[in-house]
Amino acid sequence: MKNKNINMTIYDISEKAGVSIATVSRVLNGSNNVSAKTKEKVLSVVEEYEYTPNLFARGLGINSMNTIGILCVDSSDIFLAKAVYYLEENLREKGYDSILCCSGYNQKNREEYLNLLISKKVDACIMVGSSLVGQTDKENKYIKEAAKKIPIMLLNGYIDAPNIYSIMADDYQAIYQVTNSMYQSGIQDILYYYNSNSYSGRQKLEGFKAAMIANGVEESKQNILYYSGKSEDITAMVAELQEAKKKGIKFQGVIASDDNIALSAVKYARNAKLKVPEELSIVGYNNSFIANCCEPELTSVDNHLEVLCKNLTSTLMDVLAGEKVAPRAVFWGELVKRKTTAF
Amino acid sequence: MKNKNINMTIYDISEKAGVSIATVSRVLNGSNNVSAKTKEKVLSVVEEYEYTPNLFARGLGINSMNTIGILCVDSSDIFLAKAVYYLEENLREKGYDSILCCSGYNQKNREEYLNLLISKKVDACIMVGSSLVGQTDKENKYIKEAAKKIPIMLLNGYIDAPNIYSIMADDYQAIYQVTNSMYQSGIQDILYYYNSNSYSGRQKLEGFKAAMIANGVEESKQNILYYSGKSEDITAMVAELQEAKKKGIKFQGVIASDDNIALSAVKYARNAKLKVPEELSIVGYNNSFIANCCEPELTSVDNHLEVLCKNLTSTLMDVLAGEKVAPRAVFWGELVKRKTTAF
DNA sequence: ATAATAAATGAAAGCGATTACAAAATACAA
DNA sequence: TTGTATTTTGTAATCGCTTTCATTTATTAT
Repeated sequence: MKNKNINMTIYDISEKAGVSIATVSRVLNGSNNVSAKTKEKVLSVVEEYEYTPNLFARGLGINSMNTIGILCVDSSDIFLAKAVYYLEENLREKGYDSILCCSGYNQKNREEYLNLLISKKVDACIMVGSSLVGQTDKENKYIKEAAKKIPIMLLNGYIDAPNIYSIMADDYQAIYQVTNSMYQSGIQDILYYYNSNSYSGRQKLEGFKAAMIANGVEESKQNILYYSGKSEDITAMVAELQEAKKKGIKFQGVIASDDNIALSAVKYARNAKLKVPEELSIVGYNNSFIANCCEPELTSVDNHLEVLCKNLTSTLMDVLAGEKVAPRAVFWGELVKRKTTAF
Repeated sequence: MKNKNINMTIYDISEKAGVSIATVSRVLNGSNNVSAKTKEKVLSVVEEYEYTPNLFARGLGINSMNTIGILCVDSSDIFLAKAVYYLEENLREKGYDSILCCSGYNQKNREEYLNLLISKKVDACIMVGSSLVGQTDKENKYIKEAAKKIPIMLLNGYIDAPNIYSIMADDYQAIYQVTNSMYQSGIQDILYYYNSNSYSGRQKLEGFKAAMIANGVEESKQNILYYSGKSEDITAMVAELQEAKKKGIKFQGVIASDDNIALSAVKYARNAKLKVPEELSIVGYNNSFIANCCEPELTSVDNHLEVLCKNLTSTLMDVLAGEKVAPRAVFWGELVKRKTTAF
């Protein structure tokens, strides 16, 4: 009754089962050199006393927690939370547990938390949120340093160093295609509205620029607006758009770096009494549930997060199994057309 | 260069510092019976070799990970994700790490994951998401069982059993007040639209019923609509409302059990060409960022999640310190008025 | 039946920390 | 100076498991 298992040790089990602790250990770890009879007896005793091995003692022996660390910038971000959710699920399926750490947008915390995870003896670390990956070598040094100890998986980020593996959506390509389609459909005054300088963010921006240039609009004539406030403050985003308009920037199309930004464009249009999509076309990114919520419903890029996460997990398993693995895999996304675009 | 610290043990440090391992251990654990000189010497060696103690060995001795388990129904739910975020932050401040497990809405998983956390040697477990708490004793047995081993903290749930502590918003009170205010303002045909049978969900529903009864509307004449689909599928929620209307249910006010549901009411109004709030008043719950996104902006109940989480953490610290602690604390929320109500 | 081989089991040595207890060093008092 | 009290340090047992190696038992071939 009173937490039998909590104080049970392998010695107790071995005694009850009438075998040595080595045999018990073998049974529990699935060694095949145990006779069926013995195995059964041991298991029944284990069952009866609800015995669970002590993690620490186990770890001391094999030096692994069977646990993957997940370092996430901000788990209250819809997109990232979803990623964490998928990853946890996939890892569990593979028999791994996960520890989540949320660093916030602060370089010092990142380093600290990554080291924390390592000190917790995680077998690998997944970094979720491309803003974890900096632009300079110096910013990324802590990641490379960590990679000397355990494999690092980057979701939507890339660093060229040993033991670091990247699984990413082709954000460049996605925005390039969207921009191109919009332009070709006749909407030539396009505003690219973004709010992140993360790795993905930079990819998207480059995609936009390249597509515009491919259509003959040189960089100096491109409309690009950067929003630096909080990602939930839609009102502030709208204000920025109005400001831009006042300054004389013209646009019949807005391509946004995420759905929140796109939502602000929808609100802007409503305030300005612009018909969507007739007078203003809007494309979001991430295809989050917001896309379905807003009015009219938002056309948005879906980068197949679930697929990315599944792939990341299986790649990680390969890495842990010691197999050779490509350091980088890129997956294409897809434009989900709804009511804010007509092309 | 090559991961000095990874193989360093307390023995190495003791040797380099010219003291015994016991002394090193004392220094690292802040025992005061060490001379300043020795302490300094040891610390400098520790520093130099970037030594970090082995978690497993340490755990074997003290049998604690200094870690709190967080069991969350669904970390991709905006509200819950925010809770997890606050909790992690607060715990970190107190010197604790956290392991997050997302069980999904499945009873078997819950049990499994809770046990997993315990087997990972967490010092306590926080259960986030009131749908983790069932209605029947049988459903909650696994929690009570777990509470025999470690303290269990419930965020927005209540179970009367030893070693289980509840921190909750007064959902009953909040909905009661809102309903009452709406009714008193002259809107007497109120629809309560909800989507969850969780502990909180039941509290809210009761609050609505009680307020209506207090205003002379007996239960059989109350309008209550339950949505059983996915919490992100706004379109389906709208359809339910239209269905209800068709069936002849009249309402000039909608009180929703969360902001998503409320959002669907806003969409419903737009489709039905009803002016908000003139012809239809709408109140949401949670005051999530959605409230600011939708058009018109949503009046919503804010239950001060941040305060709840802060309080939960400090209560937990008290519990872990062995202090007597009230098994239940209830906090009042607040109605944040925006554009979907006029009262 | 016997030798050779394979399978099953057990004894014991770690893994790297904590901590009770003993011993040594230092401080203080008479 | 000597004895006592106090602080500092070290020795060694312990935590509960994994795993190597030696030993015993079962299986197969001759």
